Amino acid sequence: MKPKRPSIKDIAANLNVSVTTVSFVLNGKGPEMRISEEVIQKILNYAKEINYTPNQLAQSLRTGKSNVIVFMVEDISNPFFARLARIIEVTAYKKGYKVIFCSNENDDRHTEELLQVFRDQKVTGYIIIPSAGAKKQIMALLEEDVPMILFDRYFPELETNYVVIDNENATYKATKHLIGNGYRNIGFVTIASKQTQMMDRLKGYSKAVKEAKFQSRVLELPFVDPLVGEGLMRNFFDANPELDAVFFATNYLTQRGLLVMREHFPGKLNEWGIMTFDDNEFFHIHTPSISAVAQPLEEIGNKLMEIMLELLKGEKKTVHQVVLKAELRERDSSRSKHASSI
Amino acid sequence: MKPKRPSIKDIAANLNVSVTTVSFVLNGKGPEMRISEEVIQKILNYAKEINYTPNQLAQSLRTGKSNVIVFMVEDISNPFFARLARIIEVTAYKKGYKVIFCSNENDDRHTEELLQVFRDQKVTGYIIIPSAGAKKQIMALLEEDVPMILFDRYFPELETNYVVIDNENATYKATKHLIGNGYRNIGFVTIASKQTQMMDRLKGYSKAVKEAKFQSRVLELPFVDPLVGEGLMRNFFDANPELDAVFFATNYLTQRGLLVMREHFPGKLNEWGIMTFDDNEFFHIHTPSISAVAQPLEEIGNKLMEIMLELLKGEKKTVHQVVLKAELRERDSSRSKHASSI
DNA sequence: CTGAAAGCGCTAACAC
DNA sequence: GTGTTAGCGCTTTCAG
Repeated sequence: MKPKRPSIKDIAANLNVSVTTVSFVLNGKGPEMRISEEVIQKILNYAKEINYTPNQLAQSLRTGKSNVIVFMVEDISNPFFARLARIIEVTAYKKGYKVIFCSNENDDRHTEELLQVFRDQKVTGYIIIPSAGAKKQIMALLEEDVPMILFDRYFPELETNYVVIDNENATYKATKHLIGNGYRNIGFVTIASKQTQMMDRLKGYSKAVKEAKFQSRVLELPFVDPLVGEGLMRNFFDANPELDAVFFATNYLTQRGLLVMREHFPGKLNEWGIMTFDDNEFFHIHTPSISAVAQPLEEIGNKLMEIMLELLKGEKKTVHQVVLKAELRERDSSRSKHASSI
Repeated sequence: MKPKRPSIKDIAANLNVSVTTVSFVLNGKGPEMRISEEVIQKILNYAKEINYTPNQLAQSLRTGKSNVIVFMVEDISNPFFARLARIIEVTAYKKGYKVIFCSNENDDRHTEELLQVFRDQKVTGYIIIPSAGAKKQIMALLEEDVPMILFDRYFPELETNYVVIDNENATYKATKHLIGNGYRNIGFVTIASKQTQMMDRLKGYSKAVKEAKFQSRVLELPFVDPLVGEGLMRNFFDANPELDAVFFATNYLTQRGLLVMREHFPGKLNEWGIMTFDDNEFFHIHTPSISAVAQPLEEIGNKLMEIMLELLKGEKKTVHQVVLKAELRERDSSRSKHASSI
């Protein structure tokens, strides 16, 4: 029933060779160690026959590498991260790595606790969305010299690998697009955060608005209960009756915002220009369909794994800092509604 | 820089006790082994002082348990699974377990490969959405007597733990709801699958339709490329002009279906009754808002972990088979549009 | 070319 | 009450 899985020792015993030989052969060091072709074949065949697989635990304990990659995001249930997770997962498994996902809830303490759990646990590599105040923990990892890539955001003062998108430029362009379509009172709904990606998005918006000599109208939501956020958005819309467009700085804000509009300002849905950062299929089928700045998910995922695999080889020590472009997807919500004003 | 993390041996050396004593104390067996209170405190304090954490790898190698729970779903990027993953994750980490997520793409070979990877890897427990033909692999796991819970679907012939919802009844009620609101030609869009959850949903629909003496109109999509699916849906809608409602059997079908309707039958969006299985926030903000059969995510997640923790304690051998109720969320898309026909 | 043996960090019989 | 010790399965140095 439980035949106990074969170990390297069993192979050695059955084949009348030593475990060393078996180990060498199985690790492909046969030729290097000048083990006879005959023995190599014998071992390989037998291993295949009994369907031998090494005990990774023991292997890890011995080598100090666990073949586990940690993928830490804010919240794995956010579709953006879930989709990315999927891409990472596929590549990683293909290369023999396992992926552990975890959500840090954008909370520093949580980040620290999680890293503490993985720390010295011989986790092989980290792909991390750092929470705002996680600089210290990231520095600690840096010092340990373990493969690590940040993404979505980064710490400009730190020499880390990262993959991000050009948030400022993407937001700038999207705002210009709204302006070009005749909107002049564009509200920007974001979260109060010092993180690079949010700062950059705000910068892009501000720049475009300033250039057009329009007034900047920003709502910075504290990172709180969604319901509170909804109330604040409602107040914001009420307090700024002259708004003719809104730009939501991230997907869950859009989701919340659309809900608020639907319930309290239904007329505005088709009247205002609407733009969102982070795309997904539902924005496409929403009425009106929502124009979006779409992050190149596949590209981000591939790039992350490409860098990770590179780091895992442990060769070169160059720092990889990649900035990808986002794509503006124009849909109904940002079309010109002022035919005369173009 | 890399002070090398302290081992149990270091503690023993520094405190002039043996590793056994340390091991016992650290594992809470101090009292049981009648080790002096004084020594216990000394060890505990020192361990805390140097911030000792056990090397899980070694621990696992020795005990044969890895504290890793595998959570295998069809596709982690499906919001339903991602949300569930989040719930599982929180509970598991709290209890000192790590969670490895993976997607089997609803493919038997993939399921087998993944299980092969985890097999004998001392994975502590499995929470699995089995692909249709994975019965053999599930049986193998059953024989190994390792903690395992299926969910979303199960194999009626197998004595496994599972957590599912009452698909048939939920679909039956939702269909009745449509009928009650005056719809008489209700199409049912599902995927061709012998899996319990899909069969049950179809059953519920058929039962309700039959009782009302209406004609059953079912489209079974092969599990293929989404684009092909869209084409088939379009044909189905074209071929059944008398339809006045559609019931989509799972969330991604709804998503596809709404897209098809939007692009090719925009008038029907507000004319037809629409019902979906699996809710999410976007169905709420869609126009019209989509009525949905919502699975109780929190409850499912909590139940799964509750059972898992029970199994991990390894005490009782009762089989847990839990069937939860789904909730019908009535929204605009299924309201009566035939005021006269009620 | 191959084998013996040490040891990764931990647990748990078994001794004393 | 506490210490000694034999492994868990694997890698790798060192000796032949």
